[in-house]
Amino acid sequence: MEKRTRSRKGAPGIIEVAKLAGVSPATVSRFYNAPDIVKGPTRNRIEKAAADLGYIRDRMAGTLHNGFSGTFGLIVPTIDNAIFSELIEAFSARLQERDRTMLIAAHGYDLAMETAIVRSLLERRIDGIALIGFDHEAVPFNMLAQRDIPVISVWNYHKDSKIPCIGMDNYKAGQWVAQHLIELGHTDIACVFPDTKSNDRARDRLSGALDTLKANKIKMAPNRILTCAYDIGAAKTLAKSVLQDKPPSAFICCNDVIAHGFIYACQSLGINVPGDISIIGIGDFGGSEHLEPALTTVRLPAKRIGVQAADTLLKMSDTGLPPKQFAQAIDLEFMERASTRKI
Amino acid sequence: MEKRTRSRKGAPGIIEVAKLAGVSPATVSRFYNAPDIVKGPTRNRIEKAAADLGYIRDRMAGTLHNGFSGTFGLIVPTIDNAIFSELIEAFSARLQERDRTMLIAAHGYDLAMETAIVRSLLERRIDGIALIGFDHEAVPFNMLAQRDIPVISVWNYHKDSKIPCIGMDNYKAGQWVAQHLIELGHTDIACVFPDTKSNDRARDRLSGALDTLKANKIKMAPNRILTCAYDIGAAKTLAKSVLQDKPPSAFICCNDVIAHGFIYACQSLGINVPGDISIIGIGDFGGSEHLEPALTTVRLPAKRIGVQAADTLLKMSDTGLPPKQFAQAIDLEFMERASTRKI
DNA sequence: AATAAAAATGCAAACGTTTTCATTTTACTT
DNA sequence: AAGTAAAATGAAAACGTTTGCATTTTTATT
Repeated sequence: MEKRTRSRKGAPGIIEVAKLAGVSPATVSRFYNAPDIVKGPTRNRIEKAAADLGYIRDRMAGTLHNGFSGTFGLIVPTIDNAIFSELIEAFSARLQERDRTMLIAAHGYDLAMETAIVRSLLERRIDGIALIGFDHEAVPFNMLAQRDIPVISVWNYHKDSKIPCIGMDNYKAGQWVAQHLIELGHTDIACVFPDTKSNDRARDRLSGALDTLKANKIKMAPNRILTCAYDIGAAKTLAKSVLQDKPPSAFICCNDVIAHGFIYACQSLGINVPGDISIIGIGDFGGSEHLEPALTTVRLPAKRIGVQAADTLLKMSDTGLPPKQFAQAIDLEFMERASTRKI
Repeated sequence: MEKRTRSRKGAPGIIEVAKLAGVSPATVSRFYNAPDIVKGPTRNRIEKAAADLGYIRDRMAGTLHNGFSGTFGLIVPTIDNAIFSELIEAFSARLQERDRTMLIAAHGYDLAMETAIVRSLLERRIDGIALIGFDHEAVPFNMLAQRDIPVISVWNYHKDSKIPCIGMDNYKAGQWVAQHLIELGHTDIACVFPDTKSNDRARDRLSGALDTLKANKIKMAPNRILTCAYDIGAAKTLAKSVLQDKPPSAFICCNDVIAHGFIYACQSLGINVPGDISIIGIGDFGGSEHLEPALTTVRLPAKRIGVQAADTLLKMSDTGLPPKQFAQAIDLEFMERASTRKI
């Protein structure tokens, strides 16, 4: 494949607009970047010229000059999954409102891939970037720091995070779900979690749950900690096998996706939820509320996080300063619904 | 807020790399763009210099010169919804493999907003763009044509589409679901569809279903065509009210999201599916297979479409030519499962 | 060993803006 | 009406690459 070079073809540039409007290119540029500085008739002439010509400014050319692209990056473990889609949409919509755009990519829970993606985004000159959680390689941070590009961690919250973060307290979410089951009188409880190796959110939830259980003197056999990917099918399959043989009275699912799978499995086996088994999730994804039985879970305010992440990054980029509130906690909400009950 | 200008700070440019490697900037540039043209020792010196300096190329500067940004746009109605997430992920992943990135935005089924987004992406210099379906304003196409930017329509398929398209035959999907219910002996059937005003996919499905019903002499009272947004909660609420009063024996749901809502509603009311009511969807989204009862639906190969869309756009951008196969149909697959039964 | 052809490299002019600095125009004082 | 301050505009030099053309180096040929 030989190299093509795109000719500008029919697309007019700022110079054509300036010529037609009878002003200098500088003035046209100002018309866009500092609208209030160009006055009355000049203003109108430019507006008309641009419209007549169908001019669309080339922000890249500007970027080259002043270093700001108006594009922000968001790197998530996965797009195709209820988990982050609300976050993505909110983040994107907020940027759109502020006349910026979003570059997004998924790394599939592979941190080396994440590093590669950061690099690739940097090549495209982003004004800031949001990463999920705290588990990352060191390299991307060096690259970002050298270029003074704002980074924030999103989705998880730690009081003394090293980088600005906006998220919820996943440890607390874990405590809550465990606490809830304990209060309902459950003593034989199983936990279903994904591999927590490079997933601090899951790890924190699990710690929260386990610590709470231990604090309440609830003993757990090692085989009561199950590993399961965030996948309905996998969860359903796992559940079916676990439910065959002396199942616990309650399951703590690391997130709603797993919980959905477990509920479907119960329905499939004719096990009554919450009659025979209680199931609790974390996330409150779309649909959890409408499931039958409606899922007891912890609501993670993904929209709020998305909006706040965008705003924070925008401000960091504008001021060049870290946010005044370094670690921002977004409140969780416990959603007691129909999938758990007193024993 | 006063203007900031980002100083390049610690970030080295191609010139620094060249200096350190003892070659000209042109050679460094070639090292990246035509790796095979720069040889042995030179090659190694550049590689080392770049690594030592932590050099990251600035693709924007290059774009300015040759017109290619390596970024492609994807505009969808909504991100936060099972419908398009698989497509988005596949499209993005494919571009990533080819060292490109994706700019994505959602217009919320608002075509004027879509036009604004296209403009905004154009300002960022994309190499190509994919839009969902065939319902669009004329403006974006003019802007794209003037600049000779490849566009494709994705998700829907029409034999003689005016622009290159990759998608499935939604009309056929509509026929299939209707046909299936007819074969099972249903005669009182309701359709649950979103507003089809600016949604050609839904419109085509509805036409397919209605035409098939009519061709089989099945009469439908006007109140058997229900309107419902793609939202589980809305669908469940609607279903609950409809199911109270002489419900039909089967529901055709425009997509699986609506079907999920209907199934939950039935469970909630103690109505047996498929015993009392048959429910069929379109989409085969994640989870439909695992629902209880598993949802009978039509699989839309979102992943295949995403990959093929990326490949097609890439080729169009590389060659400057329309794809040899102008309209690409992706086969549907009928998934007969447990939510429908013979009457 | 000399010559021709091919391969690798360097030079410098783009690419389309933004922005500093200088200049012109306008608005305000008295 | 003159003078001054403020506002609007223009000229030209960046921004960090890529690439056509020219030059140098290497390789192949005789």
